[in-house]
Amino acid sequence: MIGQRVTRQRTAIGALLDGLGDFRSAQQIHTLLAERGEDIGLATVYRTLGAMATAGEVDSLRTGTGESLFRRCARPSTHHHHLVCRSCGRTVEVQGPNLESLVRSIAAEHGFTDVEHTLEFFGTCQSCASAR
Amino acid sequence: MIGQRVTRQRTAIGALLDGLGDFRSAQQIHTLLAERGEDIGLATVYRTLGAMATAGEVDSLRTGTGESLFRRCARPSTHHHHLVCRSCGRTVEVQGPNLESLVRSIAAEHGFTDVEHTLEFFGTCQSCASAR
DNA sequence: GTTTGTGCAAATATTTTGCACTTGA
DNA sequence: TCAAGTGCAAAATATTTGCACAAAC
Repeated sequence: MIGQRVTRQRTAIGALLDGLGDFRSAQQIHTLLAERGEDIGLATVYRTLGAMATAGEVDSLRTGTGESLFRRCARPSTHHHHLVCRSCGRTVEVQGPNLESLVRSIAAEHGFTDVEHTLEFFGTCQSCASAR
Repeated sequence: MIGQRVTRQRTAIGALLDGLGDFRSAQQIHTLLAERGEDIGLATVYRTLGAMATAGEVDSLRTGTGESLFRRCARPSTHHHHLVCRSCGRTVEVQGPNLESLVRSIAAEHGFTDVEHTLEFFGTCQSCASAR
């Protein structure tokens, strides 16, 4: 769990995330909470999501426009990437040992240290493809 | 070329980019131009870089913090990724056949089609690491 | 002279932060 | 009690846009 105190706000954010499968922005989450009657400051939503992401409790990714999206992740605190369906938003968590080692060797090859990487996939999932 | 008119501003931005090998933000480019005595509005820098990126004249990528970086691209229209030094901006173009095939197989494995991917690396290069 | 480009300042959009107040343990 | 958490409003960041003016062709 994030922080040490159980508050109404954190409980509500956690519960909302549990009911959502897909990625949502902090702003959307704030709005959804308001619709449920949970009056929580936007700053608190940002702070909580940020802390959860740091703790590996939620996945976060950035859209092409620089907005952060969050969702409850299936495998907490494991480094992984996402394959997101462009049309329905369905998300598959991708995690390859080959991938990570390849990525690490590419960095090492060029003498870089403290290397972080961002990798996201956007495509069309099977059901959306056949629906066409 | 971008647009139809050759202006002092566009010429200066193009010339600056030719002299830079690495990724720079619009803000940095604006500052560098000012240092060269080129007084160009920040909005113009953004407009010009945006148009150049759309036209494929420059590469652009986003940092983890949502900032856009630009540079004159070495190999226009070749698929590749970037390993960028966080502190000096030095950039290595990364292009691995292993990488691409691995990426393709991951997508196929989950039944996704039309898959695009974004992959960028940010780290500290050798000279910046030793300078510390 | 007409159309495109530019500068400036204001607007957007997203996220972060300072600080006084509230609350959980 | 009292440190941790919250709300609000302001600040910070990065980028875009409206509009009058300037410049290219």
